[in-house]
Amino acid sequence: MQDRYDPKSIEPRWQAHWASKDLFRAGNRPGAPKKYVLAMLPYPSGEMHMGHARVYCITDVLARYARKRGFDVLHPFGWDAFGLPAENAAIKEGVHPAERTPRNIASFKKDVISLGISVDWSTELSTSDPAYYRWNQWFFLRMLERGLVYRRRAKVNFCPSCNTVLANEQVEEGRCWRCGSVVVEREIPEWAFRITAYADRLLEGLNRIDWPERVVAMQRNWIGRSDGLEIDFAVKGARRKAFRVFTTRADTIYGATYMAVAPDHPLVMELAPQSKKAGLQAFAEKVRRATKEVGEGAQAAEKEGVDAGIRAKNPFTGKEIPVWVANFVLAGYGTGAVMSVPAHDERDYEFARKYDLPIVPVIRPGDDSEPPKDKAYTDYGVLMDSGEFSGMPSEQARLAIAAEAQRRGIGKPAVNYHLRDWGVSRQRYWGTPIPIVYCPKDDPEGKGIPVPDSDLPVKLPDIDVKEVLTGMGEPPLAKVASWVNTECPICGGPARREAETMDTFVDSAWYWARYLDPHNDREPFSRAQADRWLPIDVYVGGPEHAVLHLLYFRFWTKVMQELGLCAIDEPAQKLVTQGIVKGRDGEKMSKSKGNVVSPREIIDEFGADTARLFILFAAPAEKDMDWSDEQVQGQHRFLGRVWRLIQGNLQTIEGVKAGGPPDDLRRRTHKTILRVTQQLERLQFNTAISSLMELSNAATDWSGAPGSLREALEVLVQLLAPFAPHTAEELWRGLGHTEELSRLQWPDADPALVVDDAYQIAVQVNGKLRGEVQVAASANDAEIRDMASRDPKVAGWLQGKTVKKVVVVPKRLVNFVVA
RNA sequence: GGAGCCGUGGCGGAACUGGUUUACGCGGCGCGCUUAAAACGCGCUGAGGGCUACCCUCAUCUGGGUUCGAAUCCCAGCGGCUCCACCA
Repeated sequence: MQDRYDPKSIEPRWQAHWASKDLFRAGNRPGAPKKYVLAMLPYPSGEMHMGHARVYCITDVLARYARKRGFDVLHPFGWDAFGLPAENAAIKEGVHPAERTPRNIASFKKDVISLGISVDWSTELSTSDPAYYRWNQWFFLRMLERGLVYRRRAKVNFCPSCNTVLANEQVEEGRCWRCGSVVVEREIPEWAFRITAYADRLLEGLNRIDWPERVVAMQRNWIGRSDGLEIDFAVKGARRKAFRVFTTRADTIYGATYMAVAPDHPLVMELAPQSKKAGLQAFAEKVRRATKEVGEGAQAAEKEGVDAGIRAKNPFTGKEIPVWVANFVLAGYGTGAVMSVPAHDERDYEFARKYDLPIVPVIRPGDDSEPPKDKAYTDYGVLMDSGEFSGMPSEQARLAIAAEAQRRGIGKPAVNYHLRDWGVSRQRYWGTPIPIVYCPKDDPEGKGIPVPDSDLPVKLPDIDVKEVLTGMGEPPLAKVASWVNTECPICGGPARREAETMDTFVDSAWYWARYLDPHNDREPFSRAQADRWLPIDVYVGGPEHAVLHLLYFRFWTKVMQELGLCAIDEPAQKLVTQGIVKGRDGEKMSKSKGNVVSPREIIDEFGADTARLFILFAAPAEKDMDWSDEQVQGQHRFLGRVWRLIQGNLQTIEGVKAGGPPDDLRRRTHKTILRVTQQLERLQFNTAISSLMELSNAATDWSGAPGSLREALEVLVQLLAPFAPHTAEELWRGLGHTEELSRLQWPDADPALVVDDAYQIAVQVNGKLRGEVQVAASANDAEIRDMASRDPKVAGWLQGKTVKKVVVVPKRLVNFVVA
């Protein structure tokens, strides 16, 4: 064993050793219970960054620990290889994505290995591989058969200067990210997944999984179910014409004094008087431009509207009310029309004040207090001036009014969701081709003809990058004549391929299932493998995917279950969302701020084990952590201390058997086993490492039996193994063992050594700490009370007082309540 | 505006289910080793005070409450972070 702790000489050697023995292969313990530990699929940029390192440290500790607990562990890896960055780089630099991506993967993979992550590389997959994405196409066709994917006309972002459609992410404050032109809305056809059909199942499933509360809350909000009533407001002077509105507050309907409808509501132009039409058109145009120019995330615009000149009838009061066109009514939500109740809705109130529309209160607070005069009263209460419903509480009135509407045939209960269908068409090259063909003869309406399964995969054509990836014009694939022109699968005549590709979130929706069976060329994965390994036991990744990937992959799983591919309908039992790693300045790491620290630097300077310990020790897994060079050195010092501790005691423990009669160190050792085990089960890595430090400190101070010391050192190394595997392997060898530590079972705590025969317990008088006494574990309450009261310090506080009550908490404290 | 999370030393953070607040690490101070420095080792380190080998008072954002006992539970407020945002 070397004198000095030198990770550079240790780490690559053990990495090579593990690989040569294939120690991390899943499936080599067929009878054992399984554990599927997964880190979110990375996009292969050229270098691993700290956020990645953090995820892999977490999954690796879990994977290494689970193997030691006898589980058959699946800890796979792969690459989210399709996507915008590679294509944009290609547009800029002319390098084909298919050329750059493998280079990036190789470099990233090197980093993962040098961090000592125990991956089963036989699972490795890349989503840009036709052997993978053919199954995206296969899923697309199955979903098409079931009506789960459909073609629709939807509003998309369009840059008039680049003449191309942009993804939402490519619109920055309403402008094109590349040329800065104002983005306009355009309606073009696209393919969409019917995720909304699963809204309720997606909500329900959230109750069955162990996910962070905030992610669950975000998904609930995102799905955004609201229960209400759809009801018709008849139009005056136009028989059988009515505006249908959606409301969650049917109880306020007697206070509906006007209606507000979306500017592009189809009935507006149909029903508006001729004199108003030009003005309405102009207003609609203005709103359309404003919504785009303001962009996402900006403050809501000033509420504006125009009287459409249409009059409707409130179906409950029978009164005539005006119909306004308003910029705050969304065409895409509910029915695109609302009944406005200014007395009980803040938005309606603001609008009514601005345009001097009547405000009629119909709800009063249930506690008989006065409703506010200068703003809307939005809480539930008791109805007033509401005909037969007056006096009813809101909760009850909502239902009664809905029932009445239904009885009269003018309304029905309805549910609305915030969730929209998932538009998947992308005008991009570097993605999965959509397996659809358009034939003018067999498909004159352009609905799309599915490519037969036998023709899958529809492979991406090889291209001349400079010619095709210009970032302008039609979708890149449309320019590849030899590819886009094809035969109709029905008539064999000339046809065109769908030139758009799939959203890359399709790739990540099911990759975790492909890991089970990555080379299967007959099906996405076998049912037997699915039954063996699913669901994912622990899934680790960033919370930024809370309502993107983490929603899509739940949806996909439900579809896979319906297709009979797997038994489960929730992909991940437990989710861990790790916090971000901030730079030295406490700001989020970013290239533009120049505060990025690369794991590479740390590995080069201090070794992978130091990097791992630092990342896991600095903060609990779910919390953000600050980068600290001093703390990194602290972990390096700790490993150095352990090294010297063992190195310096080799002679003392030479030939000595671990164990011996119980003593303080042995008890400490076995309690540490118990503690670290619990902490690992609860994913408390930071405190687990503290416990190791405590054991190391105790062993350093030890001057008793060498057998106890040997045991302490061996256990310390065994417990260190999941966290700092290279150092632990080397030390294990140093202690005279020949088998790999990675194969060794987790140590068991001796139950006899984790219980103390005496405890130090706190003595309180009226809840204040006044002393401490040592009591035998066997002592009963009366004995404890007795000893405590005889303690001289405590006795002083009890002097002359009457003890009214004594609380004894076993092993912890005794509290005298005196007066 | 809505939803969620959080507030403990100089700093990162411990504290199991309400039971001795500040484990562990960092930083700081002192000492040792050294010609010297680095590295390493040892000791001290919440604040204030006293009769200073000992003891007291006060401290978990602020203010209330429940309790024998609150960092932990409840109410109100202040501050910070994240996500969604005209959702009818």
